[in-house]
Amino acid sequence: MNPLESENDVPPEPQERNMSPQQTTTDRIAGDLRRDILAGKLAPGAKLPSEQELGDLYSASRGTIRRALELLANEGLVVSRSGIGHYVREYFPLEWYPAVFESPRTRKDTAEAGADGWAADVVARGRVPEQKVEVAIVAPPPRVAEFLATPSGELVVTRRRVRLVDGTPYHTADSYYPRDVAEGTPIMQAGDITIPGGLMAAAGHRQARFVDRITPRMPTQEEVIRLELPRGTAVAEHLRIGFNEAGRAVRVIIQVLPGDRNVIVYEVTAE
Amino acid sequence: MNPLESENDVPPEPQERNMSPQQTTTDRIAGDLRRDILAGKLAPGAKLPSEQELGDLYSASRGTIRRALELLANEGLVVSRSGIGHYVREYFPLEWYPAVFESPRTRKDTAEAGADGWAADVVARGRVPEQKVEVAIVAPPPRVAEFLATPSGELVVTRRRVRLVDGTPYHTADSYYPRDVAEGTPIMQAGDITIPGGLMAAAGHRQARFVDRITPRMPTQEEVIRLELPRGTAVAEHLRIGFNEAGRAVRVIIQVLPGDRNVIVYEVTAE
DNA sequence: AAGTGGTCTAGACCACTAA
DNA sequence: TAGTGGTCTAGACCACTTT
Repeated sequence: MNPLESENDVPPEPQERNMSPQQTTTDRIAGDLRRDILAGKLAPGAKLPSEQELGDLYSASRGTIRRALELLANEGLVVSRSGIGHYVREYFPLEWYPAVFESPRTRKDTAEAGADGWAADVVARGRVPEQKVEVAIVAPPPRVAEFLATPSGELVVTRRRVRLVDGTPYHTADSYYPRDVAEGTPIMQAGDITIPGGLMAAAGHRQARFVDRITPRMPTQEEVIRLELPRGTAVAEHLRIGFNEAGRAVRVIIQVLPGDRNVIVYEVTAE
Repeated sequence: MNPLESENDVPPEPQERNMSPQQTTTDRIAGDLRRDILAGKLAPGAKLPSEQELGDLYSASRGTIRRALELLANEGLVVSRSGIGHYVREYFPLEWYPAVFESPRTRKDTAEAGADGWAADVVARGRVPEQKVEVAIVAPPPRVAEFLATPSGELVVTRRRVRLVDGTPYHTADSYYPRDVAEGTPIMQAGDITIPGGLMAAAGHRQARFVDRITPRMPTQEEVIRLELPRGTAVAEHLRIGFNEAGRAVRVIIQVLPGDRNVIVYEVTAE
């Protein structure tokens, strides 16, 4: 049985109300495939009919078929492999606890064992974590300058990290420090370093409070490359402003988490 | 001066390494426009050249121009208005404090004033909040059933909400309650109701703890309609599992927040 | 009436993969 | 070598908005 039977074999009636614009051929094809994917009739990883076959099925030109498939790709439902075919997309999200990893309590358990909270958690799941770190002194992005209250023209220290699980990039984490906070401390060290208690403590600042700002958006082209993102992958931008006990913003971290690989988890206990 | 001068006037050299696939005409056009948008040369709200003009500029066919513009639309950088033109997309995000709105402390301040935390916050910003609520008894979505530990076949009570600011939808919030928790309580009331202390308290359950799971993704077609989303709008799915003092999961809330209208903010104080 | 975007077709050439 | 997706062109018709 063909899983692609259209539920509307009749050509769509021209609608007098153009409020809901009449369904196009592209919409109908995408709609049929979408329905079958969401219903599980086309399971994750399954191969879709070729463009040729879909064209015959719907008596549509190749351009139309490709537009329908592109629609689904942008919805994150389909990936295409050049020269091979189109496939139902699979998701492998990993949980990530941004409020927990930095708490002093968890630090005690994991950091002394020679790994940060994230890496320890990945290991606990039987996966292999890896980090690529670059350190540089740069002009801060405008938002960072604002949150750190950087005087205009002044530079900041940045640690740019890509974190990988089993060899595939899972997220980026770029930290920004005022120069007076970072210089002469282990923060300036390149490479994947682990300091018991964390980098902030090593720099003589206790991070007493932080504010997280999370927003979903489409990735920039740079992020698409850095994280090897397929079409239709939304990311969460997770911006953390860390304050020391004097109430000064001493660090901004911007993490970019692709939705196909990450779930952000917060646990909150009522007062 | 034309803001659209290509930075690579020379036709791209055919690259021998196909690792980084050679830049296509579409990429070049999209790249030029993207650069000007991100640099602010094309400001938010600005009108782009028409497809006709771009075609002449780049000596490309209309299909190619449209593909470039579609690329940018899917990145959330451009919106097109039929019969009018293409425009640089504008963003108007509103801050949203999921950990604060439900805390007993804020409840005291705002709920007694006749509004929930979200609505009160919107009013404080001089905007007009509005809620559309439907109540129904339904079969729970699989994930909800899992978190609520609903016996298979059993139904749950759902409150489906759309929250609007100044008339435009800002997010959806669908709550799910086990029937024994909801029935005979104000939870079953349709419409925009406000109970001092919150609905959970009115049902005799103190929400002692909750777990938030946030993940970015592309919206479903239903969400595109419900929230009136333009192309290229990512959403954050914010799932909250609420536990009572006995440790039982008594509510699941699924909120869908479009990234062009929302920033999720958490404030965390170190122990 | 002119301009603009929305949709569709038919045909072409390319690069890559698999039999 | 045949099949598959990736890119591009040229032309057509439509609906809508503005002049």
